[in-house]
Amino acid sequence: MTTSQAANTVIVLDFETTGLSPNMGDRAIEIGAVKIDNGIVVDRFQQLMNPGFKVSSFIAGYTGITNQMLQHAPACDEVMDQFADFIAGYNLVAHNASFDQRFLDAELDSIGRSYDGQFACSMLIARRLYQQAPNHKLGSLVAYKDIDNDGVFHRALADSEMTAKLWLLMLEDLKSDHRITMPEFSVMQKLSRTAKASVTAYLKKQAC
DNA sequence: TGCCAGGCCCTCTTTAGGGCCTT
Repeated sequence: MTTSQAANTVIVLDFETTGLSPNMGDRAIEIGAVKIDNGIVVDRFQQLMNPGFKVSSFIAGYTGITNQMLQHAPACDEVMDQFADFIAGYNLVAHNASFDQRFLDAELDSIGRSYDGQFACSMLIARRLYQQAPNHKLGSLVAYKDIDNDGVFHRALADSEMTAKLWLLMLEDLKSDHRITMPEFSVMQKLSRTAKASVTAYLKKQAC
């Protein structure tokens, strides 16, 4: 992998977990990710993982991932070691990225691995671009933008696939308004970090 | 059995509070 390849490539990822907080003992139970290179999905990663304890009925109902499905899945450490290799050198995207970043950090810390990419958040960008959307949940944005999907939600690969489609659509919408110039990830990362009050001025500056 | 977090962002704000979003 060259530096230019990494600059044009992002990994869109999504975790399914036992709860909301790794600080409260929650663990990842599934990771899904797609690799986008210049607007094309070139690779995928999906793996269930055994957290070492039973998931609640709420999580099983929410995700469809049951304790039976996890019983013979490899341990988190093994899966996350493979995933660290998958994301090495690439920038990262997730919907509500602060959530996925917390679990990625916690799971990689536990095995002494790390990553060198930076995160951008598709939810924060969507809040800027699609202010008329009913809300900015991933499923709502998929419906609002009429994004093709197979009806599967709250599974890691399905959600990462839909987030990837949303990401590419937002890039196209920005390009069609002549609001962005390359490098795309840097612009999107700034949009997902810049306070709303300054976004309008930023976009106008991009359009000039 | 039931509950837990945290970052972003808006507003009836900034010495704060609460909704959104993720599982």
